[in-house]
Amino acid sequence: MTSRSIRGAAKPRTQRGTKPRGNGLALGQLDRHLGYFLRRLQLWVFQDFIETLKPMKVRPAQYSVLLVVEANPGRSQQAVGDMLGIERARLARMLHELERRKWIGRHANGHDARSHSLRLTAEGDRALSKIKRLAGRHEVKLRKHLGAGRHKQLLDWLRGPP
Amino acid sequence: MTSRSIRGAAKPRTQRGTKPRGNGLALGQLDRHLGYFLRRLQLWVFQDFIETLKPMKVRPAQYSVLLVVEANPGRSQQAVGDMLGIERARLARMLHELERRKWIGRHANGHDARSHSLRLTAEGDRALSKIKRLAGRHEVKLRKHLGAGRHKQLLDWLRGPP
DNA sequence: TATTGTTATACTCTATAACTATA
DNA sequence: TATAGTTATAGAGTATAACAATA
Repeated sequence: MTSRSIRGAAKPRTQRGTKPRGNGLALGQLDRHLGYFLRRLQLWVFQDFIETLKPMKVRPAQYSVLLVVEANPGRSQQAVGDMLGIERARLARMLHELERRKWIGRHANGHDARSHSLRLTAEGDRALSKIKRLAGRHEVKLRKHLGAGRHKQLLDWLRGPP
Repeated sequence: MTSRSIRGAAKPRTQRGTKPRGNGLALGQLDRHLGYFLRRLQLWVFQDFIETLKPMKVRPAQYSVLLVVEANPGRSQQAVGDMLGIERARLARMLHELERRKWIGRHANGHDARSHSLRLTAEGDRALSKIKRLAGRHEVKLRKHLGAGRHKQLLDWLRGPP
């Protein structure tokens, strides 16, 4: 069964169907806010990601940086931060940690002495292979959690153009 | 934040002819992770919520507590926290703040002297009316951001089981 | 013993400001 | 003046542990 089976007509939803945990409590008008459900799902994703990636001790933001540096070698911290919506102050400290683990190297940029060229190290490349396998396992769990059809549709909708 | 930074750059693009700013970077395998797009949209939602609700200085978690207490008057902190997935330690401090603002009252529970019965005060009820109007404005912006069809579909899908 | 609410600590993430060294 | 990177601080959110009062 790929989709929900028992959801019937649109009824006034107090707590029907949506019963996270608090035995019998109503959501109230929270039921009308997409942001609430988005947040709950997003928390599930982060918790599962962190748990699944625990063997490599990698958090979601670090993973996103590793993938973007891999896909765009030699770019500056500013560029990577802009891409991912990470403040440059925050990224500086994150990179400090990734450099300490010898996964990422900061190199001089010939054209602008202010900026750093970011690259994965050989060790970082090997680590990222393992990390990707674990992240793939997480994605499988998420697909299972949502149902394959929903997972694909959500990915298309959130990724694609309006 | 622009809509482009949320859903933009879905396809790996080379940075031909672009300035060395963030806009030409490839997502790499991030493109396959629903969690990434979920996170970006969720951040947009929180930022817009906080901005829109600024006149009342209410944050998303506080809003969710106010709505659940309104919909379930007299319930305990434990019940409300379980419902929303908020740690009881965190909720205790949040309620301290909401009590300080005279929006929520903690009353004795006749059956169990350990637990508190939570209720909106009259003042909290009036404040919540204003807050709901602002939150509605936020939801309209979100609907516009996503497109009405997508907003509705996402709400149905995320709200339902699991 | 277990549960409710409380305080305290630690860590992550976000948002600033201020600083340096370059441009 | 402006930009790239760094350091520092403050606040929210999360995850714990320990505690008092009560069950």
